[in-house]
Amino acid sequence: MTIKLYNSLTRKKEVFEPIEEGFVGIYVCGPTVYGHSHLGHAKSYVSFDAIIRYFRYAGYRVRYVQNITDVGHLTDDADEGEDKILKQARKERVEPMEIVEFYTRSYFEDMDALNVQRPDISPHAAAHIPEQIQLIEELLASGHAYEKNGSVYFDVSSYPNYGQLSGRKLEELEEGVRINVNTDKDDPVDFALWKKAEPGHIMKWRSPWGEGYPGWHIECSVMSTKYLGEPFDIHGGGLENIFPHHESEIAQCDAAHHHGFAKYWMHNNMVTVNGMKMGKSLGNAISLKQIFSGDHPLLTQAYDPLTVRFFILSSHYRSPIDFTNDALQAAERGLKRLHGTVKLVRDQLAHAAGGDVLPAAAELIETQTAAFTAAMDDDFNTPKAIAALFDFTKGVNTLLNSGTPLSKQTLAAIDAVYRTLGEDVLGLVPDQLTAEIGGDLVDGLVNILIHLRQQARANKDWATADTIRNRLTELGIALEDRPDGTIWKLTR
RNA sequence: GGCGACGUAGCCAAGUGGUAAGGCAGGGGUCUGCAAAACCCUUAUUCACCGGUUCGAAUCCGGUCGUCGCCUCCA
Repeated sequence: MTIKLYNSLTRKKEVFEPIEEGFVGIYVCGPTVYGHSHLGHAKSYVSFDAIIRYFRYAGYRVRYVQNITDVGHLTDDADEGEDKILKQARKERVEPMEIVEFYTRSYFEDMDALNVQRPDISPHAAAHIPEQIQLIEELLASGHAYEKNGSVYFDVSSYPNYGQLSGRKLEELEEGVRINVNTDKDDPVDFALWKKAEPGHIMKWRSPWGEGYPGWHIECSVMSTKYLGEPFDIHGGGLENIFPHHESEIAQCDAAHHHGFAKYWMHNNMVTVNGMKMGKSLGNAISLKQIFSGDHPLLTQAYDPLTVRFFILSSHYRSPIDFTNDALQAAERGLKRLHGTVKLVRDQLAHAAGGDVLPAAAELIETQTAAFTAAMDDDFNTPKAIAALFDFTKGVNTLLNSGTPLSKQTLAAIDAVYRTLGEDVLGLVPDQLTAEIGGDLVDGLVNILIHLRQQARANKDWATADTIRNRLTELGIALEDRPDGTIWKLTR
């Protein structure tokens, strides 16, 4: 199969050709861990998770590197900017590394809930200071950087390709730059590689230029190439980081080594909430913990992490996505229908009789698997892939309702589709579809009630039968009378 | 101001030259003691608007209006 992807660098959809046969090296800009993750993080990391899962499904060996930014990311590009970690540490009155640890754990907790597979390597910027210093030294030696008063800056004018990714021209940048009080820079468009630590700045390291700390862009240049080589296959991240962050990452590596940097650049689009840009200052930023608990003024209810994941994947990664309660509730119902069918298949699988795979089922599997992979091959079109999964599900339901029980082999073949496409690729169909509460005990108790209700129904005692069903419904247990017997499922 | 993306049914969302996927919601039906679930049928002569190219355009080109993003911290 041939995978095509949209390369931000060339602004075209291109056939993916790995640098090394059968291997994909991908780096995605990770979070700066100074606060709980929000919907924007979810959009980005769920999108790339599906992309990486699909590469693996397609047979590639993938190395996925995603950094943890724990130093150097300033609240402001100008020199008066504060380090985000440091600022939060002061606010919470703890050590900066406690902030890093706490929010890193929070981040992975949220990503785990969203069924996002962990990166293969999660390098911390602060753990790669020597490598960053080394690259800065190389840039100084090759004339692409200069030192001023203990800080080192990248000389943008020395790298004519600056602007290749963002499509910006240096002259335009000059005009756009605001009045900058920093007089250390030769040119306002130059950016910091290393910053001198002012008195009282506690996150600092020794360097050839005195005590200081690295600039924000340098960490990604260093950590991506350290673990993936130079050049490497794919660099991903959010659209808003194209400039200056990604542009500068390229400049730093390419200026120093002339090997190029990432072959393909992939950028996910942004999140809005009720049609408006989501931002902390706008008061509409929703954290993942809030959306999972429903504890936010803009939310009318809590949403299951898988609902959030499904919602994100139901639009394309390069499209913006607008979070509204209506849209999330529609997603919730849709996913529920998908899960309902999978559960039915698995329930029947448990006590089905043997037999060949039904030809109609085999054909359905083949058709929809082909539609699914064609969609994913085309720049990871998850909405279209999900549509194939729903077409498949409709067909499965028809088979389940046909009146003749499906063989174990048929059901297993159907379930395999849900396990591979539904779970391995999209991460939407977990092994356990409903929370196990009480286990055998609850199962036994509910079955007693189902049995009593069956007796009442046999006696046409509808009042008793309906009372049992209604009271179970109140408890969150739904009964469904199917031709082959009554089944129950949890509704919450 | 510069750069870029987008505008498809009540809502969400695919489709980028060949006559509108899928999901949610709505309507009708089948099944059921009644439900629920599921299935079947149905819901845009039309893709913001105006021109143009073409045998043919939601899809290409030009313009208008609108929304959003980046240019400054943000995934």
